[in-house]
Amino acid sequence: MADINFSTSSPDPDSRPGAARSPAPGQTNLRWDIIELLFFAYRDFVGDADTELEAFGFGRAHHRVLHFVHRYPGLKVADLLNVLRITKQSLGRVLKQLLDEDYIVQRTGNNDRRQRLLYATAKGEALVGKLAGLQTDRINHALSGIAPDGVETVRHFLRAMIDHDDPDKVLATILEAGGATAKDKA
Amino acid sequence: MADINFSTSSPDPDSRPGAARSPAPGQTNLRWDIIELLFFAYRDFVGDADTELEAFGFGRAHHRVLHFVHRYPGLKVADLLNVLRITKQSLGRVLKQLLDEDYIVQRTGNNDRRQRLLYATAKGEALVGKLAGLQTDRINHALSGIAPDGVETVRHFLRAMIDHDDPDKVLATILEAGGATAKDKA
DNA sequence: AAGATACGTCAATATGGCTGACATAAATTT
DNA sequence: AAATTTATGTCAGCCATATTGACGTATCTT
Repeated sequence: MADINFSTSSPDPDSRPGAARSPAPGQTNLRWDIIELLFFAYRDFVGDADTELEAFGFGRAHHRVLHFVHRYPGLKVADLLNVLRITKQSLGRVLKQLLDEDYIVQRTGNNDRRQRLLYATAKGEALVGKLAGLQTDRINHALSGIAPDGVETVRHFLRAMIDHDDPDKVLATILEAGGATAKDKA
Repeated sequence: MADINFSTSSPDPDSRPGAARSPAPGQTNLRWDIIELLFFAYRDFVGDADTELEAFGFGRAHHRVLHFVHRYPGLKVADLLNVLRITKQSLGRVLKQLLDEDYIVQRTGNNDRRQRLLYATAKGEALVGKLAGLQTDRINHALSGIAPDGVETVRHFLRAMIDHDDPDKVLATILEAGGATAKDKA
């Protein structure tokens, strides 16, 4: 391996490994900029909620569960597992806490009594609403100065970033169906 | 199969806490749709790399380190800590692996010999390029059908989602400076 | 009655984060 | 020259969140 001898301020291009791009086969133009922007944007986006959650003794996992239960009232445990892509065991602990502390309630399904349908309580709604408020502030800030059709472009982009081919994804299917959510339809 | 059968069991509206929205104080319109799209988009976006990384025995943390070292050759450890917002100890473990397995090399700074400047090796470049290729494919797919100025809108949105107020963020500053990266400038 | 499904739980383990404390070398300040 | 600060590394231990595998129970389906 070549030694990379150059000063801090003026790197020697010859021995700088970064000088020669090694793109994936068939790739010439990699989207470094957008890859990086996505990282930073998401980091700061979830950072808003993370900070707030600490005061409640909750983590990001709790937020995700509460969010989707709020958005899709009556969600089954199995649905939640599909959406969050975690295991039953991981979900179990988080969900138990949310149930114990009255952020979420379970109701036995009427059609299928094996099911435990999940609903956010008023307490849960308040928390998830507060968190969504923080994130909405950031989104609104980011969208200010973007025309309405530009906002639609952003939505289109984000929607197209999501896997469509995966039949497991219950919620993605709903999202694609015109952007209406279960809650919107209700 | 799994279904979002929120209406299947026809929950009792009276006992359904989700019936009443409880938006954060002062907020009327929360951006539920974009919040959710960001979650799914990012989940699938990083999923591409995560799958590939498993074959190398690496995790997401390794990818992030390798990515930024590749993008900003000669990055200091302290810079990396700021960017990734993790502690020295957490970074240490991951970085050590990448050094031991020759994905990254360290060089003592010429100006300040305390510094360990980081560079990706050819091996590291190859891996990070491969991962970026996967993510670029997804991004290109998502951007297909979006006009050039629409792509600029997406970039603008993502950039505006990032915290600007934080002076610690070495790289964010660079990103804001017209979108040129350290690597682009070199 | 038999089998599949939805859910819960136990046990063990890995990863990636954290804090606090301490060590060393090198730069900077006094 | 001595003292202090800075950049980095490391040790020890803790926590949150994820994993797989196995098993139990209630309930629906065939």
